[in-house]
Amino acid sequence: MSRIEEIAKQAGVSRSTVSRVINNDPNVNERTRQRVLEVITLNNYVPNRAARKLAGGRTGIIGLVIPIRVASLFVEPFFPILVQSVTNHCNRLNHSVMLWLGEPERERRSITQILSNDLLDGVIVSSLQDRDPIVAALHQSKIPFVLIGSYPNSLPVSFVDIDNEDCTRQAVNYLIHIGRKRIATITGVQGSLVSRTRLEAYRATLADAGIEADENLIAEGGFVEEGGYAAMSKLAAHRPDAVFAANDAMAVGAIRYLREQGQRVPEDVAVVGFDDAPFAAGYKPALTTIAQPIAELGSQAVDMLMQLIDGEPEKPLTKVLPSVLVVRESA
Amino acid sequence: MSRIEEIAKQAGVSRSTVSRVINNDPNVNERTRQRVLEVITLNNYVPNRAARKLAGGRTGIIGLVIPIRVASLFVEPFFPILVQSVTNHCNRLNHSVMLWLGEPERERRSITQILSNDLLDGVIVSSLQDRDPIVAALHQSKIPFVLIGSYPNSLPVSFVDIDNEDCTRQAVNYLIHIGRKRIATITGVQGSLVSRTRLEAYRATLADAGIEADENLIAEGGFVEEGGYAAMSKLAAHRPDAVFAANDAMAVGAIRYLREQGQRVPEDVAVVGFDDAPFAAGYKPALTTIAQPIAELGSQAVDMLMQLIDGEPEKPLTKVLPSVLVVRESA
DNA sequence: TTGTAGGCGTTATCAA
DNA sequence: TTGATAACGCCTACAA
Repeated sequence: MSRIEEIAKQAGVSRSTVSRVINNDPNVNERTRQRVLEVITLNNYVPNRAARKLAGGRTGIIGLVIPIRVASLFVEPFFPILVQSVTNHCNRLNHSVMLWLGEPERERRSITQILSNDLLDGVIVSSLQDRDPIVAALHQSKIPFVLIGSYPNSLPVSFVDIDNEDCTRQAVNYLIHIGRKRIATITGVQGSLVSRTRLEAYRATLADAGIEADENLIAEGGFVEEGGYAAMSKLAAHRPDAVFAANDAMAVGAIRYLREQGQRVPEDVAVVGFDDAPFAAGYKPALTTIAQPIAELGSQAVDMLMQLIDGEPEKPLTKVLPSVLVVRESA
Repeated sequence: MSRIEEIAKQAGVSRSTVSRVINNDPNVNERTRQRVLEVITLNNYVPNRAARKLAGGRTGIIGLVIPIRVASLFVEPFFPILVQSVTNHCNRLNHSVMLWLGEPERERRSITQILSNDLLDGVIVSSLQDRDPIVAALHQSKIPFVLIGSYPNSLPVSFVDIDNEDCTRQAVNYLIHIGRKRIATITGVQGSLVSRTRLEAYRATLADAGIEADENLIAEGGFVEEGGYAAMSKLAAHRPDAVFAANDAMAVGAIRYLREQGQRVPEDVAVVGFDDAPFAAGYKPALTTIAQPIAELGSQAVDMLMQLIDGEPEKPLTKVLPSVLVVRESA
């Protein structure tokens, strides 16, 4: 509403002092501080973020970028939880969140421009494709940022991630453990590290167990329900007795196909998903799934970003959440 | 990356000219413009939004505020579609969208502060509660804003809305038309205009049809599935043969309850919802529902906001979308 | 502990 | 058609 000078005048001090009070500078007489504070609340004064940023300060705003199709954003339960977690954690730290949703293709450039445009103190980016230009742009700009999910590049970037390999191993080992021999997998989208990681872990786990790989038992589902359905229809010809789907949406699609074909789940074909998504709850106990600590991913990302913002560590930070995750067996 | 002065220097002109080019000022020699443009793209220059805003210009960013519980945001299909529509339309107009999600209680204040904080050219707000402080704050600040959904206050605000009354009348008349006599309703949340409007239209329609009102046939469901279930359990005692639920989530909850009680839908109890939500598709043909032109709501809101932004009409703009909506009968 | 003054990157006003 | 120059609101040395 009003400018800093008005506050200064009313409090009988200079701009600088008001600024110091606002920014919690310790070098202010306690009395003066109280007086200024009063005037501030009295006038309902809020410093102008644009000016503050321009003058080298912080806006107290961080960006959360989720560059995926908006439609899927609201379908995959991963994102709502993440958004919620990041938002809450930021608020707790007196920061605000700007959420950027972008259609993959079109928006990439403009988002990038804005991000590097000094309005934000920092940025959290989730769900990247390989070699996403956003990362390059962010890296080039001076804005602190952290990725959720690691990035398949040599660029030194900060990130938090879950232990995808370990999680996948748990899933596949579970299937092996219950005696399945022909374990298929439905993968996510091409060009995403998370998909590759899970696929490779699937292969490795089978290999470790001395089970021979069969490329016919691998199909891509693109992380969506229909994809899971379609993938299952292809896999079916090769008679798997188990399927590891890289997320619950595809697992549900696979189950739908299997049931339509008169197969029993899990008796004939056991299905393990990934996410422990609420929308898949109705498919239990047929569906077994892996839970991720999504909320913790979010808060960890925020913490890491804050570190980057106030101290600029020359080395990027990374953190892989230990997999406290377990295969949740059906009740 | 670089500052406007560098561009100016490289192009052999002054800051002012560069600024004019950036802002499409017609008073620039065509040759000069080309030259400047070249240098700009060459340097990958993007004007600093904070500075621009500070100097009285525009950031090209508009805020989309949806002050509801994040969880419900992703459950109700209304919001994803709205977000998508607003985003797309803004992009088409070379603007960017910042999405603000806020927990109802806690966030109200801080959001308000930031909104009136000069970073945004304008704001679109959806899903307000009655007497939401956001509206007052927005109104007090000088920032242009438009509401999606009308506001139950005497404050002169701009808004776009669907014709809730007409939609509701269609729904209830449909139930009357198919011969139902004891038509119940499940309402949304207290303190929201949309809930009241639909409830009143329900009453009015019954009255117009000469059907006596029965307060026992009215129950609140809070716009959520569980609420619809609970509401239906209360209504059941009063033997309705039809239910108009103020949204599909509650309609689905109601159907779930009815089925658990061994009732047939729609034979024993006909159910009409509101939204034509994808997630409710599985309940058709039992469920009949009303479709809203949500996407159009979004683009209309954007258009209206743009009008407010460049010309400041002294009178607020309002627009009620004609109800092209129809009760979609089950296939 | 407080005040002064310069500058952050743009736009807008006014001359030229 | 173009170029100085003063804001815009704040932060941060530097001085006092």
